[in-house]
Amino acid sequence: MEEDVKEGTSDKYSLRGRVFSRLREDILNGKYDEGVELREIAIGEELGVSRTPVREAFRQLELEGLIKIIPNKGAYVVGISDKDVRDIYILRSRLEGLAARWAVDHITEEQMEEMEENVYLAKFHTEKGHNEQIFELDNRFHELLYEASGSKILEHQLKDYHQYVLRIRKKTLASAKRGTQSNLEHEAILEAIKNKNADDAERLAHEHMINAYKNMIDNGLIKPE
Amino acid sequence: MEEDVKEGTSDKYSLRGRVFSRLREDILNGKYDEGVELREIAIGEELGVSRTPVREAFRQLELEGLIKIIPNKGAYVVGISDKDVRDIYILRSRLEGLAARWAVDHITEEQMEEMEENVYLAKFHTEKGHNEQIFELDNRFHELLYEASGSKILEHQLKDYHQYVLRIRKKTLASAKRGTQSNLEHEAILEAIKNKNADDAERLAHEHMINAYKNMIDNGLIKPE
DNA sequence: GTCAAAGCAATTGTATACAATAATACAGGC
DNA sequence: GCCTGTATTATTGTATACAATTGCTTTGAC
Repeated sequence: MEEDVKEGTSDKYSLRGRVFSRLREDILNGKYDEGVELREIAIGEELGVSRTPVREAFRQLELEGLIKIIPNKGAYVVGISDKDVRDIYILRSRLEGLAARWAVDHITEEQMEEMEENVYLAKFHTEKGHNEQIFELDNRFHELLYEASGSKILEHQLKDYHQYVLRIRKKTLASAKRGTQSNLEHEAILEAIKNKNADDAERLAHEHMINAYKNMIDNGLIKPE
Repeated sequence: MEEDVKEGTSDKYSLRGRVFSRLREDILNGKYDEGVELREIAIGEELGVSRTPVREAFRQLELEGLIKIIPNKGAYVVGISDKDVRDIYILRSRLEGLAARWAVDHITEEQMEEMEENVYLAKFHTEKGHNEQIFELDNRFHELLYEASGSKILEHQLKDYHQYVLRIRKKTLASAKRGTQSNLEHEAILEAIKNKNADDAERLAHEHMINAYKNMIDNGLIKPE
């Protein structure tokens, strides 16, 4: 996990920012089960801050759908169901396709260079079985794609979803077979963008997500349907 | 505008909820120009509350991308560019298509009945030129579609975008010609869902958005490209 | 024993007090 | 005159105090 990729909330040096990132991570990583009640004072004491920054973080988490606040009552963890994960992958399959299509026209030289380097490096680390690096490179490849789309809205949305399924993605990429296959798919997307072939880029990015989705199901990481 | 349709924040009876809804509306309706600095005390005094609920509302608005908070400095209105509106319509065209497809399998009887009533009523009000009712019915039709998709994630996302382009949608539907055409398209989507024809439902919902998009451009409501 | 109502404890909602930070203005040296 | 450093002020960041609400417990009538 390490880094917080949400731009709008990247003041990790304020107490509120730290509380927000921390709680977000804990929920996404499954530290809190669904339905658990989060108490402002308890969270505050755990992190060594007062209720004020905790409350502000709560409001943000509520907006993200990670907790549900019942007025005058409490904050409850919502959690991510298997259905949510499945839905997100289907949504991503369509939106990443769109991102790849738009990237054909909007990718900068720097972005293209970083993407090529990314694919090259990923091959190396996959052969060596360096799981942490593979995960980081996969992260970065997708973020690059989002940024290259040239759409603030689309980029923001896809980064959100990307974070949302963080836990399951980690498990998925740990499989050597999927890692290798994923790299090949990244390379194909890169080539399509380089060749300015928008239809191919969209189709390949779409399929890339569908394949990741199928892989999760085949490996029993989430229940089908 | 009237109603706040965001589920996660619907405690309009708390001060924070009121501040949030009010600021959101004001920004979306263009009361504050892009780049304007919002001061916590000033906003608080205007609405008769202290800084605490204002700050919590600010954090939420930041997460929605409506303002940008620079730590220890201030909160600045971000605003919605023409490009943002265009991007959202393209994204919506794809996601509403997906919602319509999923609705084929997940719509409940109650939802179907309300949708039929909605289409029926919309015809009446369009003939009479009742703009406010037309707007509300259009709102509700799309919300129904989102809810009928059976996907919390997709519903949440589309409701967000729907709110986001509120201002421009109001202008669009005010045109009698577009209002009538929009109704026909709603009816066609409804029929496709009723007939369990997923491909048609998706295609029609997709086209519905594209048509709305084209209409905005043709009427000069936003700049093309 | 059961039900209802009142009171109590715990928690959230809001206001305010205090701390830290950043921008501005001003004074002094060159 | 201009640059630099410092003091001042305005604003945000955080902690705490107080108010309001909820849920539970206890008590009492039947």
